[in-house]
Amino acid sequence: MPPALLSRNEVVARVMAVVRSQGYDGASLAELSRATGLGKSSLYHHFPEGKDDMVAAVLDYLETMLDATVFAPLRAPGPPAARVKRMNESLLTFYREGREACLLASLGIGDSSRRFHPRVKQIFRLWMEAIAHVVRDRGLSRALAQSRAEEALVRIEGALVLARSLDEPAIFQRALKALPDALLSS
Amino acid sequence: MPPALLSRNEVVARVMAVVRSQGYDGASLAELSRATGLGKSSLYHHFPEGKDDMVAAVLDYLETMLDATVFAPLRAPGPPAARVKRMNESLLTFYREGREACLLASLGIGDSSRRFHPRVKQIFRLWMEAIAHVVRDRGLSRALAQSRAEEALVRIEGALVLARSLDEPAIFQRALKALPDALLSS
DNA sequence: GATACATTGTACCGATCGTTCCACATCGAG
DNA sequence: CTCGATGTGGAACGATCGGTACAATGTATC
Repeated sequence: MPPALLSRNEVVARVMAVVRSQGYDGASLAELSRATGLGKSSLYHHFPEGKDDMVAAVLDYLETMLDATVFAPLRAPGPPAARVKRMNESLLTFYREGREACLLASLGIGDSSRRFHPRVKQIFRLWMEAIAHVVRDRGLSRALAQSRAEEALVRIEGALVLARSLDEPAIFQRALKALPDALLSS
Repeated sequence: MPPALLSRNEVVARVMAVVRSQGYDGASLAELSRATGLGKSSLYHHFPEGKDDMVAAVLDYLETMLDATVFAPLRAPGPPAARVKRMNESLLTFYREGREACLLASLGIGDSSRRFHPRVKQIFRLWMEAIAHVVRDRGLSRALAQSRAEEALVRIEGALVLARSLDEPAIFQRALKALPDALLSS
């Protein structure tokens, strides 16, 4: 292999960018080829089972990435407020201050959703558990931690939808800002 | 015109069902034809400009429907809590207790989103204004009403995403249940 | 019954879809 | 230098895409 222009992760990242803005059906191979700089045959060389293979790789990549930048900070030791703050910073850049859609939400649409639903569900679960963890560390009950984590994810996903629909990224930023208190207040 | 099997509204409603579950790209003419029982030529007879025409009709239909079942009750006279309750009942049936996706969110994905974005934005605005109205009637400031309306929509949309992703419609139901207090508490 | 018009079925268009195939280029190992 | 493994480009596949043309149906009015 010659020093490839793009590492596998970079390729996957570009596929992810297309899928999350276009959805599964809208992400044509022509577009994926253009976005990655790889010809269609090259794409099929790296992802032998085609589009589904690419999206599966994207979900793996997303989970790894979220784990490193969001879940891990939430579980790390330290004051809960600071940990939530670190999640917020990661989310702010990942969602481009509220201008970018959520891949998990984009994959929830169309027939493809049935195929990827288990992975999507799993990632949301992990996320929710990580949030609940930091709430528990704050000294709150397991049940309260669970319901607050659920509400936090609801706010994050909803804020993304609304911010993009109304052309007001500030909606997402406000939602993040409100998170620490909503999660950790007594 | 013979007594059509389906009225125009019924046709539009079936198109809406397909679009909101499949997205714009996933809603093929073949599928729309199957769902409505109309042949392609019939669809093009009723919607001369094709798919875009159909989706435009769907958005008109949605706005009219939301206005009748959600916005109007919110603006009607009566105790604010009862008005919010009526919105909740409408939403519960419209989103099939949290099992159905939001059309406005589905249309926010893909290249088509750019075309329909103004209408989507407008409908969200109307919705937000209607909610803000009932909060104002409760005696709260304009600014607070605005921010609470925004948060309510965030919760509704986010709860739909999460409920469907986690196979837990109860998430949506809980979000609705929390709305009256979140909106109207002092 | 003849005419006008709304509606539909059939067949077809070029374009694009995801996918496959194969020849070739590039490489490290022997 | 040869050889097989790895990667790429390009052409082509059948299927389906959104959209059109047109003839045939039905229905309503006269």
